[in-house]
Amino acid sequence: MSTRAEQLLDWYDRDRRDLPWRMAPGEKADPYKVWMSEIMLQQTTVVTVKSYYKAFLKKWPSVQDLAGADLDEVLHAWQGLGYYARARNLHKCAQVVTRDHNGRFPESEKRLLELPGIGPYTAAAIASIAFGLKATPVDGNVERVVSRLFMVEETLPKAKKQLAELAQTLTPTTRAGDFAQAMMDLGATICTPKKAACGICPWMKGCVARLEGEPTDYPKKEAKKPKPTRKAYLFWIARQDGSVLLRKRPEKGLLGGMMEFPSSTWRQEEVSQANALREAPLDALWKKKEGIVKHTFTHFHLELTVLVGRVSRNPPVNGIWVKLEDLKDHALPTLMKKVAKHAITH
DNA sequence: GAGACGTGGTA
DNA sequence: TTACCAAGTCT
Repeated sequence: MSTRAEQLLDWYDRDRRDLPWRMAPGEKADPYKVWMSEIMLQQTTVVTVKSYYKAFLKKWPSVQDLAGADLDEVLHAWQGLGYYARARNLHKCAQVVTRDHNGRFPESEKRLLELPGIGPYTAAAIASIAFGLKATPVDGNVERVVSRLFMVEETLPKAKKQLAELAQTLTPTTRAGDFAQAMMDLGATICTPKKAACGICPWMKGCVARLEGEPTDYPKKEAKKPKPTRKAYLFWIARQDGSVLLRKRPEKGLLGGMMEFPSSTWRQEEVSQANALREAPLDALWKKKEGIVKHTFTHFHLELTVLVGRVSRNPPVNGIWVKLEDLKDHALPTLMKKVAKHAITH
């Protein structure tokens, strides 16, 4: 009779997924690569991360290379991945590791936790995957697998502590890194949120939710609050030479450090065009663009009405003028790409 | 501790 | 179309 850990590791060795950041069996892990992949994978799917991971490793092969880059360059490479604080912290962390740790990531969960952008999950992931230490990273996958395996009735997020403790009891002394990745792979491919593939699960026999309940009913969660909708007018300002006005957002907060087209304040209340125009960066003859741009963030919906303004010369204004074909050279979040597409479509 | 913080895929 | 969901962290 093998332990649960052994059953899962057998499955992992047999069905191991080939991922860009995953080393071959026996191959020594590169902490820089493990760290890079774990930061990118926070709240983000494997499919989305793959191309970004390869691009970052090619552009910045070592932590020193990344530390020497400009933040704008890093944000530009990160554009589209979302949660831009991750990119800002990635850059900061590379500089701390380079300057304060001689270019090497500290080899303990506790000290990894002190680095920017590294929380409990990522510290445990790097400790176990990169350094072979016994640690138990607990992400959404692990919470789901464990909640079903033990049929935990407590709701998330209250159940977090209990689920983490249960996950720890499963973690083997050896191959903790492989075990962690196996748990996450199990959650990503078999023990999925909807329509779990229990028939091919290596843990089907001991799963309490499968024996006594409905696995996909777990983990139990608190009801979510509805998202409010915010609205604003966006100013698409085109100069005679065909360039448009772009400006940088504040370094912190939503889309921090990314570029944007100017807009009125995003408000939950209804805004008139006349009031919005008082926030325009300059005076122009405005023409409302047909239709609206919709975008949803984590905590609110956004609806933008685009006002096209044409200016002739080079008015004094805060921001930079960028030709349409050069927009790709700037760190534009997906929302602003949507806006650009909408604005230039007839 | 609860809310801020992106985006794309899926049902 | 809307809502949910994904390898979380920071304040």
